[in-house]
Order: sequence, then structure tokens, then C-alpha cells
Amino acid sequence: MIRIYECLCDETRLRIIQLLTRGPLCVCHLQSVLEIPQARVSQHLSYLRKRGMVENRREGTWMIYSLPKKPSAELTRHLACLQDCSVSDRRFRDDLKKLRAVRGACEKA
Amino acid sequence: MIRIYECLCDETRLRIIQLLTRGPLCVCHLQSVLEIPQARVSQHLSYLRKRGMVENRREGTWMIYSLPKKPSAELTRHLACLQDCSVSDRRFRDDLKKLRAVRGACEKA
DNA sequence: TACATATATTCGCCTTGACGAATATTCGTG
DNA sequence: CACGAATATTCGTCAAGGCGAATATATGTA
Repeated sequence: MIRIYECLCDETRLRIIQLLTRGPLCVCHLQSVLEIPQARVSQHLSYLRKRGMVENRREGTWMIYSLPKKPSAELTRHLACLQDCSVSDRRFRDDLKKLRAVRGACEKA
Repeated sequence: MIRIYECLCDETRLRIIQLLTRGPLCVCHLQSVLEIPQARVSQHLSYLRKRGMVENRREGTWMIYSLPKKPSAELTRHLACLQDCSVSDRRFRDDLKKLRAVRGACEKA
């Protein structure tokens, strides 16, 4: 359980997790939305992976990250809690808006 | 929200919060249950207070700590989540059992 | 193979926080 | 005021973690 809270106690990681709630994402999409250096995104993803908070699979040159396919009951519960609390959060809403834009640009290409 | 997770991402603090869920406690009761040095209990309580996770009032020579009287919606939500997840936790159950013992000994005196 | 794109890792610096030990403070009582 | 009980703070040390910069790795393509 502590590992879960460790993952959630940093703002960047919270934003990443929040974004992954909407579905799998590659690193470059995360980077576009968060607007932080690529290395830092990877560092945080590595941190999350080490704690079982995210899973990844390679797809060509992209690395796709997602929340666990089979999350523990605890994790499910906590993600639901996070979801409830973040709907009213300005930052998260902005990220999700940007995510839609990034995805839109992606489909055109 | 991050402040909440910061409070929860340490085992000792998790145990303290879990105990306070059952009602206000003085430092020496916490110390008895947790079986850690008094200074460490105070240090963690100070950490929690700084983040608004606990409140305290003096009662004679005792300092009584409790969860906030008027918790935010977020905090309420997270405490409920923690509660749900901790019922199945061995450590927490043991702490609560010890708490009852400590309180029993207290009433006799 | 050479190169570009996407991603990961390493390094050095700095801050935070956990801990034990020691010390300080606060309050009640004599 | 002196003293003891309860609690808080300070200090030194150490490890974890966040960050930027640089570098390394992997994949697809010409």
C-alpha cells in the first residue's frame, strides 16, 4: 500500500497516472502533454514501473505505457479515489484537454 | 492532494493515521502502540500537523492528537479509501488490538 | 551499414526526510 | 521555585529521490 502512495506523492507522477487513466499512452504523448523533458518522463515511468503502478509494451519504436491490466483491489480502490478527487482539479482538466488535442493531431498524421 | 499522499507514504505515519481513525489519542498512547521512541512519534506528528493531516489540543500535560474536525472532501474520501484497504492488513489489525489493550489499562488507572 | 526517431540510463548536484541521541519546553504538584 | 512526567525540538548522519545534462540503446528505413 505504501508503494501506491509513493507513486502518488509527486505531482508529475500524479499527472502521468491521471493521463493513463484514459488509456495507454506512449512516452512522446506524455511528454507533449506534460511539457517536460523526455528524460524526466522516462525517469518517472521507470519509478512507477518499479513499483508495479504501470506496465509497458513496445510497439515499433514507441513504448506504450498503461495502468496494470490486472490491478489489485487496493490499486483499483485508490485509482477510483484519485479519479473522484481530480475531476475538480484545474491542472488535471487542462492536461486532459491537451491530451485530446495531442491525440487529434496524431490521428491526422 | 499531494500533501495528503506525502502523509500517507510512510509506514509509521500510516499507522498513526490509522489509529487516529478510531478517535483522538495522546502521544504516549501512540508510543505504546507503535513501540517506537517518543521523539520519533512527535517528529511524525509534527510532520502531519504541518500538512494539516492532524490537529492537536493540550489537556493538562497530555497533547491530544486527532484527525481534522472539519476535513476537506478530498481528505474524507482518502481516509475512507485507506480505511477500506487497511481492514485486511495484518499490521493495522495488530495495532488496533494493542490500542484496545492500552486503553483498557488506562481506564483501570 | 548509416542514420533518424523514440526511449532509457547514468552522473552530479541538491533537497527532503528518517533516524537516534541529546536537549529543551511545558505543565502539574509539592 | 524545584522536580517529574509528557512532549517537542535540534543536531548530525545517511539514503532516497528530483532534476538537468549528457550519453546510451533500440527500432525502422534507406
